[in-house]
Amino acid sequence: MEQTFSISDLAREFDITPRTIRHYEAEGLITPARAGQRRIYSGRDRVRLALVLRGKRLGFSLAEAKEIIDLYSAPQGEAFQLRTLLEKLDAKRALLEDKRRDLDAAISNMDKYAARCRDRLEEVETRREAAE
Amino acid sequence: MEQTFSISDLAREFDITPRTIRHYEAEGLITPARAGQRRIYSGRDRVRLALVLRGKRLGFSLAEAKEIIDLYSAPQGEAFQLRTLLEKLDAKRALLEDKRRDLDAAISNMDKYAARCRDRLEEVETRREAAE
DNA sequence: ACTTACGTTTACGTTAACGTAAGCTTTGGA
DNA sequence: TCCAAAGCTTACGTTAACGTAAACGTAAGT
Repeated sequence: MEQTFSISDLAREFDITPRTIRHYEAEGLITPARAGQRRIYSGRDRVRLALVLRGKRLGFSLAEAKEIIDLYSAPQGEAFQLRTLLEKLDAKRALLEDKRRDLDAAISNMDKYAARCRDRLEEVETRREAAE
Repeated sequence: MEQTFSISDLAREFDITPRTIRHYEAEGLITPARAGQRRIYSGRDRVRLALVLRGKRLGFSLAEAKEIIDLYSAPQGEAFQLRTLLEKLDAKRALLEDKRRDLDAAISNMDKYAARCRDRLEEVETRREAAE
């Protein structure tokens, strides 16, 4: 048997509220099994949740995150399906690379600025020592 | 003289509305000069706007973006100021690196999946050819 | 002088992503 | 058996980030 999780199990693990998880379900991002009324989350549900949260951290809306994540559960029967899936993956990959360009620029930008600050600091320090 | 821009100049360039730019000003992200009532944007204002938009693309809120961007216009007079500035820069840099980890994971994840899809496709193709 | 385009402020509207509360059921312990 | 903890649905509230509209000023071209 595979491991299952309650809604509060996942809420605790990912530091979110049960309400948030239910909201993701209402938006079609996760579809847990049910035992009567209760939601039962599988390992795959848990993975999807993790993907949603990562998508959010990267600035995607829930709708965008869904578009991406759904590709991972797309049918792969025929060659045609596989081809269109690969095309969609390529498009999403391009979006991610755009973000990486932005991110790398932001980081190297900040690094250069920090380097200038360190230079200035050293300069100020040396002046202070010279004045003693 | 340095070049200046009207609000619609910048709106056109960055493909946003004047309303959005005014909103950023209301939130303290940009503070253009005025010619009477009219807003006059300097090159530095334009850079700040670009930084705001990049921050948004990376999933930061306007408040978070402001925190980061404001570091670039922080005073650098005394050694103490420079030290605390460098500490703050380091903290923000850590946030950016977290995002990069997420992003790299997302991309390599997708790449591996796409590779598996290509394998399956090739397999399906070969089967089809064999059936002819 | 007149219109057209752009600018301004003020203020209410909208959407996404949940928060919060009410009212009810279910379930694992003491 | 009883009760607290957890879960459920339904529904209204909230916040961020703008959109939209009204009502007005101004500057440039005809």
